[in-house]
Amino acid sequence: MNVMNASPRRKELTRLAAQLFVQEGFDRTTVRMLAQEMGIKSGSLFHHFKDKQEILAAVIEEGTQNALVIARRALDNCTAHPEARLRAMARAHLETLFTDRNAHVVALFEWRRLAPDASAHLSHLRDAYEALWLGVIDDALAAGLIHGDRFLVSRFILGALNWTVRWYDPDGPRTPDDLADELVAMIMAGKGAQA
Amino acid sequence: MNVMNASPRRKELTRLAAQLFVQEGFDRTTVRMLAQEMGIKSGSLFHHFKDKQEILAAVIEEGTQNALVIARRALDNCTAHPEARLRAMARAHLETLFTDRNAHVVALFEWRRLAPDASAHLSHLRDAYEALWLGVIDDALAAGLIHGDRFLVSRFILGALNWTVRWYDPDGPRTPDDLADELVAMIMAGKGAQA
DNA sequence: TGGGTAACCAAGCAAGCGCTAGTGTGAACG
DNA sequence: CGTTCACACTAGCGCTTGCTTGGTTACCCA
Repeated sequence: MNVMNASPRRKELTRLAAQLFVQEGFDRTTVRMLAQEMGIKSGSLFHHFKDKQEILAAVIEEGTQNALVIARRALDNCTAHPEARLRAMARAHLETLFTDRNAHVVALFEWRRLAPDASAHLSHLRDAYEALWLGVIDDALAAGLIHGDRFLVSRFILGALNWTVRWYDPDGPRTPDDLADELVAMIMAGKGAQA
Repeated sequence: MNVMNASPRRKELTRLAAQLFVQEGFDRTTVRMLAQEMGIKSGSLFHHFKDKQEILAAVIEEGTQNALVIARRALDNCTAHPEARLRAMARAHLETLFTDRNAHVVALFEWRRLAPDASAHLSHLRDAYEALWLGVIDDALAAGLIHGDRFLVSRFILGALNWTVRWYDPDGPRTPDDLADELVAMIMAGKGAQA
Protein backbone atom coordinates (compact mmCIF):
# COMPACT_ATOMS: atom_id res chain seq x y z
CA MET A 1 0.00 0.00 0.00
CA ASN A 2 1.96 3.01 -1.26
CA VAL A 3 0.61 6.02 0.54
CA MET A 4 0.79 9.09 -1.68
CA ASN A 5 3.73 8.02 -3.77
CA ALA A 6 4.03 9.02 -7.38
CA SER A 7 5.74 6.04 -8.98
CA PRO A 8 5.62 5.89 -12.77
CA ARG A 9 3.57 2.74 -12.46
CA ARG A 10 0.99 4.53 -10.40
CA LYS A 11 0.87 7.37 -12.88
CA GLU A 12 0.20 4.96 -15.70
CA LEU A 13 -2.54 3.24 -13.71
CA THR A 14 -4.09 6.62 -12.97
CA ARG A 15 -4.17 7.42 -16.66
CA LEU A 16 -5.94 4.17 -17.44
CA ALA A 17 -8.39 4.74 -14.62
CA ALA A 18 -9.26 8.18 -15.99
CA GLN A 19 -10.17 6.64 -19.32
CA LEU A 20 -12.48 4.11 -17.72
CA PHE A 21 -14.06 6.69 -15.45
CA VAL A 22 -14.93 8.76 -18.51
CA GLN A 23 -16.29 5.80 -20.44
CA GLU A 24 -18.42 4.35 -17.66
CA GLY A 25 -18.63 6.92 -14.92
CA PHE A 26 -16.96 6.51 -11.55
CA ASP A 27 -19.74 4.57 -9.86
CA ARG A 28 -20.16 2.08 -12.68
CA THR A 29 -16.47 1.41 -12.96
CA THR A 30 -15.72 -1.59 -10.77
CA VAL A 31 -12.35 -2.40 -9.32
CA ARG A 32 -12.40 -5.52 -11.47
CA MET A 33 -12.83 -3.48 -14.63
CA LEU A 34 -10.00 -1.22 -13.56
CA ALA A 35 -7.74 -4.17 -12.79
CA GLN A 36 -8.45 -5.83 -16.12
CA GLU A 37 -7.67 -2.64 -18.02
CA MET A 38 -4.41 -2.46 -16.12
CA GLY A 39 -3.55 -6.07 -16.80
CA ILE A 40 -3.59 -7.15 -13.17
CA LYS A 41 -6.04 -8.84 -10.81
CA SER A 42 -8.46 -6.84 -8.72
CA GLY A 43 -6.71 -7.58 -5.45
CA SER A 44 -3.40 -6.24 -6.73
CA LEU A 45 -4.99 -2.88 -7.31
CA PHE A 46 -5.04 -2.21 -3.60
CA HIS A 47 -1.29 -2.44 -3.48
CA HIS A 48 -1.14 0.84 -5.41
CA PHE A 49 -4.18 2.62 -4.04
CA LYS A 50 -5.69 2.56 -0.57
CA ASP A 51 -9.20 2.29 -1.97
CA LYS A 52 -11.30 3.19 -4.99
CA GLN A 53 -11.74 6.74 -3.72
CA GLU A 54 -8.01 7.32 -3.81
CA ILE A 55 -7.91 6.43 -7.50
CA LEU A 56 -10.50 9.08 -8.21
CA ALA A 57 -8.58 11.65 -6.18
CA ALA A 58 -5.37 10.76 -8.04
CA VAL A 59 -7.05 11.24 -11.42
CA ILE A 60 -8.48 14.61 -10.51
CA GLU A 61 -5.27 15.84 -8.87
CA GLU A 62 -3.27 14.95 -12.01
CA GLY A 63 -5.64 16.88 -14.25
CA THR A 64 -5.90 19.96 -12.10
CA GLN A 65 -2.15 20.20 -11.56
CA ASN A 66 -1.59 20.06 -15.30
CA ALA A 67 -4.18 22.75 -15.93
CA LEU A 68 -2.43 25.07 -13.51
CA VAL A 69 0.98 24.48 -15.04
CA ILE A 70 -0.22 25.03 -18.60
CA ALA A 71 -2.20 28.15 -17.74
CA ARG A 72 0.75 29.70 -15.90
CA ARG A 73 3.09 28.94 -18.74
CA ALA A 74 0.63 30.42 -21.24
CA LEU A 75 0.44 33.65 -19.26
CA ASP A 76 4.22 33.82 -18.95
CA ASN A 77 4.70 33.49 -22.71
CA CYS A 78 2.34 36.33 -23.38
CA THR A 79 2.37 40.09 -23.68
CA ALA A 80 0.71 42.25 -21.05
CA HIS A 81 -2.08 43.22 -23.42
CA PRO A 82 -5.44 42.27 -21.83
CA GLU A 83 -6.90 40.88 -25.03
CA ALA A 84 -3.87 38.68 -25.65
CA ARG A 85 -4.00 37.40 -22.10
CA LEU A 86 -7.69 36.64 -22.33
CA ARG A 87 -7.17 34.73 -25.54
CA ALA A 88 -4.17 32.92 -24.06
CA MET A 89 -6.18 31.73 -21.06
CA ALA A 90 -9.04 30.53 -23.22
CA ARG A 91 -6.63 28.68 -25.49
CA ALA A 92 -4.77 27.17 -22.55
CA HIS A 93 -8.03 26.03 -21.02
CA LEU A 94 -9.11 24.21 -24.14
CA GLU A 95 -5.62 22.86 -24.69
CA THR A 96 -5.61 21.10 -21.31
CA LEU A 97 -9.20 20.12 -21.74
CA PHE A 98 -8.40 18.14 -24.86
CA THR A 99 -4.83 16.96 -24.45
CA ASP A 100 -5.66 15.69 -20.99
CA ARG A 101 -9.31 15.17 -21.72
CA ASN A 102 -10.06 12.14 -19.57
CA ALA A 103 -8.71 13.57 -16.36
CA HIS A 104 -10.61 16.81 -16.92
CA VAL A 105 -13.90 15.23 -17.75
CA VAL A 106 -13.58 13.26 -14.54
CA ALA A 107 -12.71 16.41 -12.62
CA LEU A 108 -15.71 18.23 -14.06
CA PHE A 109 -18.33 15.54 -13.72
CA GLU A 110 -17.24 13.25 -10.92
CA TRP A 111 -16.01 15.81 -8.43
CA ARG A 112 -18.98 15.18 -6.17
CA ARG A 113 -17.98 11.55 -5.71
CA LEU A 114 -14.86 12.65 -3.86
CA ALA A 115 -14.73 12.04 -0.14
CA PRO A 116 -14.92 15.32 1.80
CA ASP A 117 -11.25 15.41 2.82
CA ALA A 118 -9.97 14.78 -0.70
CA SER A 119 -12.41 17.35 -2.02
CA ALA A 120 -11.15 19.94 0.45
CA HIS A 121 -7.54 19.39 -0.54
CA LEU A 122 -8.26 19.56 -4.27
CA SER A 123 -10.44 22.63 -3.91
CA HIS A 124 -7.34 24.66 -3.21
CA LEU A 125 -5.85 23.68 -6.55
CA ARG A 126 -9.09 24.57 -8.27
CA ASP A 127 -9.21 27.94 -6.50
CA ALA A 128 -5.67 28.75 -7.59
CA TYR A 129 -6.67 28.04 -11.17
CA GLU A 130 -9.75 30.25 -10.96
CA ALA A 131 -7.68 33.01 -9.45
CA LEU A 132 -5.63 33.13 -12.64
CA TRP A 133 -8.84 33.59 -14.60
CA LEU A 134 -10.11 36.33 -12.33
CA GLY A 135 -6.85 38.24 -12.73
CA VAL A 136 -7.09 38.14 -16.50
CA ILE A 137 -10.75 39.07 -16.44
CA ASP A 138 -10.15 42.00 -14.13
CA ASP A 139 -7.59 43.37 -16.57
CA ALA A 140 -9.98 42.93 -19.48
CA LEU A 141 -12.74 44.71 -17.56
CA ALA A 142 -10.42 47.56 -16.59
CA ALA A 143 -9.38 47.94 -20.23
CA GLY A 144 -13.01 48.11 -21.28
CA LEU A 145 -12.68 45.02 -23.45
CA ILE A 146 -15.62 43.35 -21.75
CA HIS A 147 -18.34 44.47 -19.37
CA GLY A 148 -20.19 43.05 -16.41
CA ASP A 149 -19.56 41.53 -13.02
CA ARG A 150 -16.19 39.79 -12.68
CA PHE A 151 -17.61 36.64 -11.09
CA LEU A 152 -20.48 36.42 -13.52
CA VAL A 153 -18.25 36.89 -16.52
CA SER A 154 -15.72 34.32 -15.32
CA ARG A 155 -18.41 31.76 -14.68
CA PHE A 156 -20.10 32.30 -18.00
CA ILE A 157 -16.80 31.93 -19.81
CA LEU A 158 -15.74 28.86 -17.87
CA GLY A 159 -19.19 27.36 -18.38
CA ALA A 160 -19.04 27.88 -22.11
CA LEU A 161 -15.53 26.44 -22.26
CA ASN A 162 -16.15 23.46 -20.00
CA TRP A 163 -19.31 22.55 -21.86
CA THR A 164 -17.29 22.01 -25.03
CA VAL A 165 -16.35 18.54 -23.77
CA ARG A 166 -19.98 17.62 -24.41
CA TRP A 167 -20.06 18.46 -28.09
CA TYR A 168 -16.64 19.27 -29.49
CA ASP A 169 -15.23 16.78 -31.99
CA PRO A 170 -11.41 16.94 -32.15
CA ASP A 171 -11.52 15.21 -35.53
CA GLY A 172 -13.68 17.98 -36.97
CA PRO A 173 -12.41 20.95 -38.98
CA ARG A 174 -12.02 23.29 -36.02
CA THR A 175 -9.03 23.33 -33.70
CA PRO A 176 -9.37 24.09 -30.00
CA ASP A 177 -7.59 27.37 -30.67
CA ASP A 178 -10.32 28.26 -33.17
CA LEU A 179 -12.93 27.68 -30.50
CA ALA A 180 -11.08 29.82 -28.00
CA ASP A 181 -10.70 32.67 -30.45
CA GLU A 182 -14.36 32.54 -31.47
CA LEU A 183 -15.49 32.68 -27.86
CA VAL A 184 -13.24 35.61 -27.06
CA ALA A 185 -14.47 37.41 -30.18
CA MET A 186 -18.05 36.74 -29.16
CA ILE A 187 -17.77 38.39 -25.78
CA MET A 188 -15.66 41.36 -26.73
CA ALA A 189 -17.90 44.34 -27.17
CA GLY A 190 -17.43 46.68 -30.10
CA LYS A 191 -14.93 44.60 -31.97
CA GLY A 192 -14.98 43.13 -35.46
CA ALA A 193 -17.71 43.75 -38.03
CA GLN A 194 -19.72 46.14 -35.92
CA ALA A 195 -18.75 49.24 -34.00
CA MET B 1 -46.96 -2.45 -13.62
CA ASN B 2 -48.39 0.63 -15.25
CA VAL B 3 -46.75 0.95 -18.62
CA MET B 4 -46.35 4.61 -19.55
CA ASN B 5 -49.23 5.96 -17.55
CA ALA B 6 -49.09 9.41 -16.08
CA SER B 7 -51.06 9.05 -12.86
CA PRO B 8 -50.65 11.84 -10.34
CA ARG B 9 -49.10 9.31 -8.00
CA ARG B 10 -46.47 8.46 -10.54
CA LYS B 11 -45.76 12.12 -11.13
CA GLU B 12 -45.19 12.66 -7.45
CA LEU B 13 -42.88 9.66 -7.25
CA THR B 14 -40.97 10.97 -10.25
CA ARG B 15 -40.49 14.29 -8.49
CA LEU B 16 -39.10 12.59 -5.41
CA ALA B 17 -36.82 10.42 -7.52
CA ALA B 18 -35.43 13.50 -9.26
CA GLN B 19 -34.47 14.96 -5.91
CA LEU B 20 -32.63 11.83 -4.84
CA PHE B 21 -30.90 11.47 -8.20
CA VAL B 22 -29.54 14.99 -7.81
CA GLN B 23 -28.45 14.41 -4.23
CA GLU B 24 -26.76 11.07 -4.74
CA GLY B 25 -26.41 10.54 -8.46
CA PHE B 26 -28.37 7.92 -10.36
CA ASP B 27 -26.00 5.03 -9.79
CA ARG B 28 -25.69 5.60 -6.06
CA THR B 29 -29.42 5.91 -5.57
CA THR B 30 -30.72 2.47 -4.70
CA VAL B 31 -34.29 1.32 -5.20
CA ARG B 32 -34.48 1.00 -1.43
CA MET B 33 -33.55 4.64 -0.95
CA LEU B 34 -36.13 5.65 -3.53
CA ALA B 35 -38.79 3.55 -1.87
CA GLN B 36 -38.04 4.95 1.57
CA GLU B 37 -38.24 8.52 0.28
CA MET B 38 -41.59 7.64 -1.25
CA GLY B 39 -42.88 6.05 1.94
CA ILE B 40 -43.24 2.57 0.50
CA LYS B 41 -41.20 -0.65 0.43
CA SER B 42 -38.75 -1.33 -2.34
CA GLY B 43 -40.85 -4.07 -3.92
CA SER B 44 -43.84 -1.76 -4.30
CA LEU B 45 -41.79 0.56 -6.44
CA PHE B 46 -41.98 -1.86 -9.33
CA HIS B 47 -45.71 -1.53 -9.45
CA HIS B 48 -45.24 2.01 -10.75
CA PHE B 49 -42.10 1.60 -12.83
CA LYS B 50 -40.90 -1.33 -14.89
CA ASP B 51 -37.37 -0.93 -13.62
CA LYS B 52 -34.92 1.64 -12.28
CA GLN B 53 -34.11 2.81 -15.79
CA GLU B 54 -37.71 3.79 -16.39
CA ILE B 55 -37.63 6.08 -13.38
CA LEU B 56 -34.67 7.92 -14.83
CA ALA B 57 -36.38 8.22 -18.19
CA ALA B 58 -39.53 9.56 -16.51
CA VAL B 59 -37.55 12.21 -14.64
CA ILE B 60 -35.76 13.41 -17.75
CA GLU B 61 -38.89 13.38 -19.90
CA GLU B 62 -40.75 15.50 -17.34
CA GLY B 63 -38.01 18.10 -17.29
CA THR B 64 -37.49 18.32 -21.02
CA GLN B 65 -41.21 18.56 -21.76
CA ASN B 66 -41.51 21.43 -19.33
CA ALA B 67 -38.56 23.24 -20.86
CA LEU B 68 -40.16 23.04 -24.30
CA VAL B 69 -43.51 24.31 -23.08
CA ILE B 70 -42.00 27.24 -21.21
CA ALA B 71 -39.70 28.23 -24.06
CA ARG B 72 -42.54 28.16 -26.58
CA ARG B 73 -44.75 30.22 -24.33
CA ALA B 74 -41.95 32.73 -23.79
CA LEU B 75 -41.47 33.17 -27.54
CA ASP B 76 -45.21 33.53 -28.07
CA ASN B 77 -45.48 36.31 -25.49
CA CYS B 78 -42.71 38.26 -27.13
CA THR B 79 -42.23 40.83 -29.85
CA ALA B 80 -40.49 39.89 -33.07
CA HIS B 81 -37.45 41.94 -32.17
CA PRO B 82 -34.35 39.68 -32.24
CA GLU B 83 -32.87 41.10 -29.06
CA ALA B 84 -36.12 40.63 -27.16
CA ARG B 85 -36.39 37.05 -28.38
CA LEU B 86 -32.83 36.27 -27.41
CA ARG B 87 -33.40 37.66 -23.95
CA ALA B 88 -36.69 35.80 -23.67
CA MET B 89 -35.07 32.47 -24.51
CA ALA B 90 -32.25 32.99 -22.04
CA ARG B 91 -34.74 33.95 -19.33
CA ALA B 92 -36.95 30.98 -20.13
CA HIS B 93 -33.97 28.64 -20.00
CA LEU B 94 -32.93 29.78 -16.56
CA GLU B 95 -36.52 29.85 -15.38
CA THR B 96 -37.00 26.14 -16.12
CA LEU B 97 -33.53 25.38 -14.89
CA PHE B 98 -34.37 26.68 -11.44
CA THR B 99 -38.09 26.09 -10.98
CA ASP B 100 -37.65 22.52 -12.13
CA ARG B 101 -34.05 22.28 -11.06
CA ASN B 102 -33.85 18.64 -10.01
CA ALA B 103 -35.22 17.24 -13.23
CA HIS B 104 -32.89 19.41 -15.27
CA VAL B 105 -29.77 18.61 -13.34
CA VAL B 106 -30.59 14.96 -13.86
CA ALA B 107 -31.17 15.54 -17.57
CA LEU B 108 -27.87 17.37 -17.88
CA PHE B 109 -25.65 15.08 -15.88
CA GLU B 110 -27.24 11.65 -15.94
CA TRP B 111 -28.29 11.50 -19.57
CA ARG B 112 -25.61 8.94 -20.33
CA ARG B 113 -27.13 6.47 -17.89
CA LEU B 114 -30.20 6.17 -20.08
CA ALA B 115 -30.70 2.95 -21.98
CA PRO B 116 -30.21 3.46 -25.73
CA ASP B 117 -33.91 3.25 -26.64
CA ALA B 118 -34.98 5.74 -23.99
CA SER B 119 -32.14 8.01 -25.01
CA ALA B 120 -33.21 7.90 -28.65
CA HIS B 121 -36.77 8.82 -27.78
CA LEU B 122 -35.79 11.69 -25.54
CA SER B 123 -33.24 13.01 -28.00
CA HIS B 124 -36.11 14.16 -30.21
CA LEU B 125 -37.45 16.31 -27.42
CA ARG B 126 -34.00 17.72 -26.84
CA ASP B 127 -33.56 18.46 -30.55
CA ALA B 128 -36.89 20.27 -30.71
CA TYR B 129 -35.73 22.47 -27.85
CA GLU B 130 -32.41 23.24 -29.48
CA ALA B 131 -34.19 24.07 -32.72
CA LEU B 132 -35.98 26.88 -30.91
CA TRP B 133 -32.61 28.24 -29.85
CA LEU B 134 -31.14 28.01 -33.31
CA GLY B 135 -34.08 29.94 -34.74
CA VAL B 136 -33.61 32.77 -32.28
CA ILE B 137 -29.86 32.81 -32.80
CA ASP B 138 -30.22 32.91 -36.57
CA ASP B 139 -32.41 35.99 -36.25
CA ALA B 140 -29.92 37.65 -33.94
CA LEU B 141 -27.09 36.89 -36.37
CA ALA B 142 -29.07 38.20 -39.31
CA ALA B 143 -29.81 41.39 -37.39
CA GLY B 144 -26.12 41.83 -36.63
CA LEU B 145 -26.71 41.63 -32.89
CA ILE B 146 -24.15 38.89 -32.48
CA HIS B 147 -21.46 37.38 -34.68
CA GLY B 148 -20.01 33.96 -35.32
CA ASP B 149 -21.04 30.48 -36.31
CA ARG B 150 -24.63 29.59 -35.39
CA PHE B 151 -23.74 26.22 -33.85
CA LEU B 152 -20.77 27.58 -32.00
CA VAL B 153 -22.73 30.49 -30.62
CA SER B 154 -25.64 28.32 -29.55
CA ARG B 155 -23.36 25.88 -27.80
CA PHE B 156 -21.39 28.56 -26.03
CA ILE B 157 -24.60 30.16 -24.82
CA LEU B 158 -26.19 26.92 -23.71
CA GLY B 159 -22.95 25.92 -22.02
CA ALA B 160 -22.77 29.15 -20.08
CA LEU B 161 -26.44 28.85 -19.09
CA ASN B 162 -26.35 25.18 -18.16
CA TRP B 163 -23.23 25.61 -16.11
CA THR B 164 -25.10 28.00 -13.81
CA VAL B 165 -26.55 25.01 -11.97
CA ARG B 166 -23.06 24.47 -10.63
CA TRP B 167 -22.62 27.82 -8.94
CA TYR B 168 -25.82 29.87 -8.90
CA ASP B 169 -27.37 30.44 -5.50
CA PRO B 170 -31.12 31.16 -5.76
CA ASP B 171 -31.03 32.70 -2.27
CA GLY B 172 -28.45 35.25 -3.36
CA PRO B 173 -29.18 38.80 -4.48
CA ARG B 174 -29.44 38.01 -8.20
CA THR B 175 -32.54 36.65 -9.88
CA PRO B 176 -32.34 34.20 -12.79
CA ASP B 177 -33.63 37.01 -15.01
CA ASP B 178 -30.64 39.12 -13.95
CA LEU B 179 -28.30 36.36 -15.02
CA ALA B 180 -30.01 35.98 -18.37
CA ASP B 181 -29.85 39.70 -19.05
CA GLU B 182 -26.19 39.92 -18.10
CA LEU B 183 -25.29 37.06 -20.40
CA VAL B 184 -27.17 38.57 -23.32
CA ALA B 185 -25.52 41.91 -22.66
CA MET B 186 -22.12 40.25 -22.56
CA ILE B 187 -22.40 38.68 -25.98
CA MET B 188 -24.05 41.55 -27.81
CA ALA B 189 -21.40 43.43 -29.71
CA GLY B 190 -21.35 47.20 -29.71
CA LYS B 191 -23.95 47.71 -27.02
CA GLY B 192 -23.79 49.50 -23.66
CA ALA B 193 -20.88 51.58 -22.38
CA GLN B 194 -18.70 51.13 -25.39
CA ALA B 195 -19.25 51.61 -29.06
C1' DT C 1 24.21 -15.52 -0.48
C1' DG C 2 20.76 -13.82 1.99
C1' DG C 3 17.30 -10.21 3.54
C1' DG C 4 14.25 -6.70 2.13
C1' DT C 5 10.82 -5.00 -0.77
C1' DA C 6 7.72 -3.87 -4.67
C1' DA C 7 4.47 -6.17 -7.34
C1' DC C 8 1.46 -9.50 -8.03
C1' DC C 9 -2.07 -13.59 -7.43
C1' DA C 10 -5.86 -16.89 -5.81
C1' DA C 11 -9.59 -17.20 -3.01
C1' DG C 12 -13.21 -15.48 -0.82
C1' DC C 13 -16.07 -12.66 2.71
C1' DA C 14 -19.79 -9.59 4.09
C1' DA C 15 -22.72 -6.37 2.43
C1' DG C 16 -25.52 -4.54 -0.80
C1' DC C 17 -27.62 -4.57 -5.33
C1' DG C 18 -31.92 -4.78 -8.73
C1' DC C 19 -35.67 -7.28 -9.12
C1' DT C 20 -39.36 -11.18 -8.58
C1' DA C 21 -42.96 -14.07 -6.61
C1' DG C 22 -46.75 -14.56 -4.08
C1' DT C 23 -50.07 -12.48 -0.98
C1' DG C 24 -53.16 -9.10 1.44
C1' DT C 25 -56.23 -5.04 1.49
C1' DG C 26 -59.61 -1.59 0.86
C1' DA C 27 -62.23 1.09 -2.48
C1' DA C 28 -65.00 1.02 -6.86
C1' DC C 29 -68.33 -1.04 -9.66
C1' DG C 30 -71.75 -4.27 -11.82
C1' DC D 1 -72.66 -9.40 -2.88
C1' DG D 2 -69.00 -10.87 -5.58
C1' DT D 3 -65.40 -9.35 -8.73
C1' DT D 4 -61.91 -6.44 -10.08
C1' DC D 5 -58.16 -3.47 -9.66
C1' DA D 6 -54.62 -0.28 -7.81
C1' DC D 7 -51.51 -0.40 -4.42
C1' DA D 8 -48.90 -2.14 -0.98
C1' DC D 9 -46.48 -5.86 1.69
C1' DT D 10 -43.02 -9.86 3.00
C1' DA D 11 -39.40 -12.60 1.81
C1' DG D 12 -35.70 -13.65 -0.57
C1' DC D 13 -33.02 -15.10 -4.97
C1' DG D 14 -29.00 -14.62 -7.68
C1' DC D 15 -25.49 -11.76 -8.42
C1' DT D 16 -21.97 -8.04 -7.92
C1' DT D 17 -19.67 -4.95 -5.12
C1' DG D 18 -15.33 -3.06 -2.63
C1' DC D 19 -11.98 -4.90 -0.14
C1' DT D 20 -9.00 -8.41 2.77
C1' DT D 21 -6.05 -12.16 3.56
C1' DG D 22 -2.11 -15.04 3.08
C1' DG D 23 1.15 -16.37 0.13
C1' DT D 24 4.33 -16.26 -4.21
C1' DT D 25 7.50 -14.32 -7.30
C1' DA D 26 11.44 -11.31 -9.15
C1' DC D 27 14.63 -8.08 -8.40
C1' DC D 28 18.03 -4.93 -5.73
C1' DC D 29 21.69 -4.13 -2.67
C1' DA D 30 24.90 -5.61 1.05
